Amino acid sequence: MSGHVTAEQAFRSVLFIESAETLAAIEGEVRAFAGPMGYERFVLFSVSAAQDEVVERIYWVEGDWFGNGESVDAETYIRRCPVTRHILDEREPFFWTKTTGAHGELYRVVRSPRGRGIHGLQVPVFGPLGLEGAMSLGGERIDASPRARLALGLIAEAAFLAARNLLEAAIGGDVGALSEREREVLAWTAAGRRQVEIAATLGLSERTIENHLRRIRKRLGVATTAQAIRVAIRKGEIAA
Amino acid sequence: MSGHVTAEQAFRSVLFIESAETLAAIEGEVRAFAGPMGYERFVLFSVSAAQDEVVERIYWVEGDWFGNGESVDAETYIRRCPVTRHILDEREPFFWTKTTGAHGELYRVVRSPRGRGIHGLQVPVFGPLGLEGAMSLGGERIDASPRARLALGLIAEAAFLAARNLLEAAIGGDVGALSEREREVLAWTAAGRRQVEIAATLGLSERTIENHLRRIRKRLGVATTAQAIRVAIRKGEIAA
DNA sequence: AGCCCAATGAGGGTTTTCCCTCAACGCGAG
DNA sequence: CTCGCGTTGAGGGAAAACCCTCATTGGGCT
Repeated sequence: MSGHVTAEQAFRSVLFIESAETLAAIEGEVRAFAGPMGYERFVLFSVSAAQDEVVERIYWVEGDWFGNGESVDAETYIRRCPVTRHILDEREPFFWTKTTGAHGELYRVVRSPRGRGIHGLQVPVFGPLGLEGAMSLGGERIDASPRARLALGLIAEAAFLAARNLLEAAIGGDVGALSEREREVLAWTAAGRRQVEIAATLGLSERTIENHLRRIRKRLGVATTAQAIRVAIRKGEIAA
Repeated sequence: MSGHVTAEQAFRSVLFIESAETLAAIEGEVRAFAGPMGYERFVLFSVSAAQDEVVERIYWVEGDWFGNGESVDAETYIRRCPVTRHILDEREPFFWTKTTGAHGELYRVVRSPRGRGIHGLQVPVFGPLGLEGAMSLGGERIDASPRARLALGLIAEAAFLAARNLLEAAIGGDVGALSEREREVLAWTAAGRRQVEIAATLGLSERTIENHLRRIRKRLGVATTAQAIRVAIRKGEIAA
C-alpha cells in the first residue's frame, strides 16, 4: 500500500519468476511483491475462446474474492466474476472496482479505484494468437498508481508465462495437432466450401463434417471456424 | 553499456513515453535510455505480416544498421534485415547477432550476443489480434543482460503502442484491396469474434458489420468468410 | 454541381453454422 | 481384454451468418 513501488524490486521479481521451477515459488514471489501494495487476492488463468466461458484453466486462485471470508475455488470464481469478460475488450492492464450497494454487487472498470469495496488490477497477456491469459489481483486498499500498474503488469505477465510453461508441459502434450481427416475438412473450409459441399466431396454425412469442425475448434482452442482458419495457417496445419 | 540498468529509470521512461505527444519525444526518450547501454540503432514498425513482407509500416528507423556508415531508409531495412522474420516465431524479446564472415553477413538468434559484429534486441509486441508490431535495437557493444532485455522490452512495447496511437490516426489507409474499416472487421473476425461482438467493440451496428463482411467477400471474390480469412492472409491484408 | 465510393444502418427473409448429447465401429496401446 | 481415440453419424433446437434491396451521410474528384 504505502510509499512507492520500487522498480528495482519489480525487475528482480520478474527475473526470479522467469527462473522459478514450481508454481508455489511463483505464487510466493507475487505475494511478496504485491502484498505490501495491498493486494491479497490473486487469480491466474489461461484464456481460450473455445468455451462459452472465457477462462480456460485456472492456475492459481487465492484470497477472499467475494468478501465472504472464504477462499474460493475455480468454478466459483468463473461463475461470479463478471470483470473477467472485460479482458476481451481491453488491450492493456486495467483497474476495476466492486461496490456493494442496494442492487447487489456492481463491478466497473475504472481509471483509478478508490473508496470502499474491493478493487483490483486485471492484466491481460497477449501472444501471437491474441489473448492467451490473464492475471487478476485484488484487495481492499490497493496501490493503483501508474507505477503500480506498470510493475504489476510486468509481474503478472511473467507469472502467467512462467506458470503456463510449468503446467501446460505437464498437462497438454501436443494439444493442437489436427488429425488427417480434420486437416482435410479444414482445408476444404478454407477453400470456401460449405459443410454440405465438403460432405459431398468426401462422401460423408453433413453431420460428420460439422462434428469434425467442432472438434477442430475445440482442439485449436478457438471460438469460430474463421478463427480456426487463421490459427491453423499460423500453426502450419493448413496452407495459406 | 556496462554497469547496471536501473529499473527505476526504465519505469520513468515508460511513463514518459506513454504520455508523449510527438514521435520525436518518444525517440528522444528511447535514445536517452538505450544509448548508455550501447544501443544506437533503432527501428520501430507495425506488422501486418503474411507472405512477402513482414513489416507493414515503419514508424522510426535510425542508425548505421548495415555497417556502411550510412543511415538507412525504410525500404532498405526491410530488404536487408532477415532477423525481422524471426518475430513470427518468437513470443518474447530475443537477442540476435550479425557477424560478417567469408560468406557475407550471417544473422543468428542467440541467447546472449558477444564478440565482434552488430548485435541487437528484437522486441515483438502482441495484442488481441496477435503480433501487432515490434521494435529492434542494435549496437556494436550492447548490454545484453536479462535486466537489459526486461527494461528494453518494457520501453519498446510502450514506444510501439504510443507511436502507433500517434501515427495511425493521422495516416490514412493506402494500399490494399480492402478499406481500412474492412480490414479491421476482418481482423477481428479472424481473431474469433462474432459479428455482434465486433459491433460492440467498434461501436457499430451489427448490420454494419454484416454489410462490411459481405463487401469483403465480394471484393476478395470468395464465397465464405472462412475463405476470406485465408485469402486475406495470403494477400497480406491481415496477419496470420 | 454531379458523381463515385466508403461507411453507416435497416427490413425481411433464408441458409448455414453451431451447440449438446448420444452412439457405434475399428484400431492400437497398455 | 479393456481403454482411449479417431471417425462416422444422428436428433433437435438455438444462434449466427448470409442474401437481397434500399437509404443516408460525408469526402473527394471532375
